[in-house]
Amino acid sequence: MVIQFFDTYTRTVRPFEPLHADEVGLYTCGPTVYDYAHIGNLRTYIFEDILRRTLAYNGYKVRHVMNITDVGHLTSDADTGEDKLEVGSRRTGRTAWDIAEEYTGAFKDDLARLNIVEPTIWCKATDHIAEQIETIRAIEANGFTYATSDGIYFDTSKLPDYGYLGRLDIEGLKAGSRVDTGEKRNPTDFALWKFSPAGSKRQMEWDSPWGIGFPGWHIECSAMAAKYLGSYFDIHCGGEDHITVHHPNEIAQSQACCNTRLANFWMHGYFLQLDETKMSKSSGEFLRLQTLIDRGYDPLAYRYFCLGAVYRAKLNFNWQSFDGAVTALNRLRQTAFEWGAPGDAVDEGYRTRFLEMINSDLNMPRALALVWELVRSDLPAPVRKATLLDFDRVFGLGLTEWQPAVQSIPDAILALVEERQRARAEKRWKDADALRDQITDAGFEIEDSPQGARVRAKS
RNA sequence: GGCGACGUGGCCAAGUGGUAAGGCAAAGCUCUGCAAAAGCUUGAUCACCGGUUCGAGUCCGGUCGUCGCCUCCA
Repeated sequence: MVIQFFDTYTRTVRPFEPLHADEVGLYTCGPTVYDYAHIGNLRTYIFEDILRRTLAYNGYKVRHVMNITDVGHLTSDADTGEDKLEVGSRRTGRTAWDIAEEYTGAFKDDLARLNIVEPTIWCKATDHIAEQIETIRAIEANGFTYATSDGIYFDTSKLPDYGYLGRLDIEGLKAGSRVDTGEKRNPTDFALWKFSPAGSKRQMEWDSPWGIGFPGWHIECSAMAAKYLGSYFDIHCGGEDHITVHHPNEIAQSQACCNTRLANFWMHGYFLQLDETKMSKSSGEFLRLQTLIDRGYDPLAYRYFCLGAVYRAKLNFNWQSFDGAVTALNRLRQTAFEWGAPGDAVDEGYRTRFLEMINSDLNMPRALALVWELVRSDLPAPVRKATLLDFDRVFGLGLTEWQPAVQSIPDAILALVEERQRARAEKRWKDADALRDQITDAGFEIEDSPQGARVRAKS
């Protein structure tokens, strides 16, 4: 079946065809590890995971590369700010290397808790300094660089179609620029290599043909993507914020050194908004996945929440709608659990419709609606179960593993339950209701059924 | 100031020009000693105005509003 993805480069939905028959090359921009990820960041990684799982569901092998930016990402893209890792180091009194390691670990934990499949290859910027230097040399040899007092820069005016991905209005940028461009020749020029400040030693710095310093932020992606996937591969992903700066710069670098636009498809995840405002690390509420967990939420509820919207539109987060996702996921889990063991065969009709939906640019809301239709269908439970578990290869909600939590109910509560059962048997309704109130006040829920009373801790 | 996106029932959110998916919440009903849980049922003409069309949420123009990028950002 044809897979259609929206490609930011052409701004069209177009059929996806792998460049190589055997394997799809996928590069996803990873985190800068100077702080924890917030749930807005994680939305993008969930989108990329759905993309990867969709490719796999269609039978493709995927070679997935994700970078860890542990050096070079400045606090300002004007190339005048500080390295984020160095700032974090000063803030905490620990080394930049320690900080990078800690936040890398925290990031990987978050991915695991969201059931995000690990990349085939992780790559750290600091492990690939030589490759980055080589890439810069190639760009330099082709005449796209110039030096200033603080570094080696890419001259974007040498590329007639610089910024095409972002549909940048170069003249408009010049006119409306609010940033001092310093020694840069054009506002869109960017650093390939930055010199260590004279007289001070950075924690992270390397020798290079141009002097001691560190690589610019954009070069790592071009260099590492080319190393692991080749200079032209299938799909490159990132957040929507990369459409206008980071990705055009990656493309420029690849054009300058390899004469390719790096990737056949460019796909971008859109922001999570908090009460109609962007969630950011510098201002506003900073919700981490751990924050949700601390409030008693299952991290996979956040994954379900994200599946409720298409990746290519902003998604508004508030507690009312998030609680809705929590309830929906729990109902789905409980229902599926009660279906019992899956049968051998999935329902082909549902499977075909499912495939159509995920292959239409990852329309997960539609796919989820199909799940609820399946839940209400009159197919035999084993077929429904097998079909749902098959879909979950893409949803990644862990429905195969899920089972109701085994809860230990305190003996005191069990005694109250028993007493209530006696009262009910003797039709002492007032006593029974009083006992139920006692149990409820203690934080437990009671459900009467033909098989007897069930107790569980209130969620 | 420059550029761009969006505005669908209480909340979140799909939607290929042909008479509005789904989830949550709410209400009613069934079940229940009463509840809970579960099941069933019930709501929207798509910000506003004008235009194109046999027909527009879906295309064009305008108004209002919100948001994003141009500062760090997924």
